[in-house]
Parts: sequence; C-alpha cells; structure tokens
Amino acid sequence: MEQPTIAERLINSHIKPSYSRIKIMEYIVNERSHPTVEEIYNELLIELPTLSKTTVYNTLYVLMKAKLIRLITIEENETRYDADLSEHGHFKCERCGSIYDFCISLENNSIEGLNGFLIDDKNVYFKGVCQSCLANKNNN
Amino acid sequence: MEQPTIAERLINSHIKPSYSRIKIMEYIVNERSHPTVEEIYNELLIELPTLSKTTVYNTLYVLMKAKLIRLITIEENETRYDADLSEHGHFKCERCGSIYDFCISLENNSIEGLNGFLIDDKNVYFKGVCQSCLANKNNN
DNA sequence: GTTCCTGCAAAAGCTTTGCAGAAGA
DNA sequence: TCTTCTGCAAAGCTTTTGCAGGAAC
Repeated sequence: MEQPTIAERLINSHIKPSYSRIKIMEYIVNERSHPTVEEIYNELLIELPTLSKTTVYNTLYVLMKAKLIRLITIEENETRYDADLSEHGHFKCERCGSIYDFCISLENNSIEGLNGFLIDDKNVYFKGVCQSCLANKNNN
Repeated sequence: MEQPTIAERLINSHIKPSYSRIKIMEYIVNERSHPTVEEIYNELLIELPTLSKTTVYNTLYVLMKAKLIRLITIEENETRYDADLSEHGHFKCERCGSIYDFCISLENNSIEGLNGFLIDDKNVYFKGVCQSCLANKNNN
C-alpha cells in the first residue's frame, strides 16, 4: 500500500501544496520530536531563508483546521505540534526536556462522568524523569 | 475526621497564611471551575480591592511549588488551576467552554513504552461537546 | 485578472521581573 | 529591626492582525 506524499495529503485536504507548506508539514511528520513554532521556524530557515514566523503560524493554523496535525500542550508556555493522529500519550522528561510517545488506549466505557458527551479529542500528558536521565544520575 | 482549614494547609506546607493567599487558595478549592488567573483576579477584586495580578501570579507559583494546586493546560492560551489533586480527567466543552471533571484511572501497567520511567504527573484532557449543549442544540 | 500565499511591522495578550513601600514577626 | 508580602510599572515573549507585494493559475 502506497503512502500518499505530503503534497498529496495537502491536496486531499484541499490545501494548496505550496513549498513552505510542504516543508512545514514534512518537518512535523519526519521529525517526530513534536516541535514548537520556534523549532520549526529555526530549522526551516536554513532551507527557506525568507520564511517568516507568520507563515509558520498561518500554515500550522491551516493544517490544524484540516486536522492533519494536532496541538500538544504539555506545558503552558510551549505549544507543540504532532502529525501522528493515532491515540497515544506524551511523556515529557522534566530533566532533559525530551518528549516520548507511549501507547495508551482509553476506552470510553471505562470513563465515569461523561455519559452522553460527544468526545472529539483525547489528550494524555505525563511528566516525570525518563529512563535515560535516571540512568545518567547514577553515573554522575 | 476534621478537614484542615485553608490556613492550616498553607502552614503545613510552610507557606505564610496571608489574607491574600488564603483567599486565593480558598477560591480555587471552593470554586471547582478550574479558574484562570483572570477569573481569580476579577472575582477576588470585589473583596480585596487592592489585589494585584502580580500577587495572584506569585501566590499561584507558591501554591504550585508546594503542590497544593496543579496546572491544567487543556488549551494553549488559557492556564487554569485545580486544587483537586486526585487522579481525574478534564473535559472541555468546545461549545460552552465549561470544564467537567471525570473519573479515570490509568494503571501504569497498561501503558506501553514507559518502562523504567519515573512518572510524577498524569494529565488527561478531553474535548468535545457536553451533554447539556447537545440537548440545547435540539431545542434551537 | 483574480485569487490567495507570504512576510514585514505593529498590536495584543499573558506572564515575569525589578523595585519600593507596607505589613508582620 | 528584619524579613517577606504586596503591587505598580516596565519588560519580555508568544501569538495575532493589518496590510501590501508577489506568486500562481
């Protein structure tokens, strides 16, 4: 089964596949680091020297509205983006700042208090210390 | 079993129970609406006309560090606070903006991908449309 | 020619910081 | 007296908005 290209995915969502948009979407899909606006902007500036943050914001808004990406708000002061729309959780290491994905499935019937509610979006965010940082601590 | 008062809870956490701090903590505990800074400030201004937002921010920071309250970041642009530290999820209705609590328990052993990780904090945020808004829609 | 994408600059909004006066021990 | 709590004002950041030039079709 062929994976659609980034451009095809944009077209399928009725978004014109401009070079900037392809690059921004591509970056979020390939880098699985759940980048911030700042990271996307700084990284793509190398390849697109005229890129502006406005375009990054505009594009992220367009991609979000088309539900090609989604927002991650683990921390109040940093908005991140994720192109993986499957149900999974995010773990942020408070020591090194890395974000890890993990598998989790929340069955609606195991939830009390939301009977008759329409659930569009589920987010699971954990924080703590990752295995790698825990291991390093012992070596220090 | 006696519940400790707000002042006692502050003292137990080595926080001086000033009037502002008691009122702010009290507001978060009593109002179970998970208020924003803005809401806390505006509401308490009635009773404490000289209150400043700086004091609200300062106090929230102190309470957070003492783990008497916790941050809720369902949306990127609104930071909310919750004094209920028990494990529960938050549902935000995208139509009326209300936030509902719901029961959920995440067993660590049902999570794949975080073996050997230290988990400090778990957050579950859902979005959608609440029962009440769904019912109203039919009446409109 | 028309649409809409891009990017500069300015504005807006929230949060933090610096500092001085006030309150409390 | 000494500490620290409070609050004004300013600064800092991120995000949004207005608008004009430019690319694409």
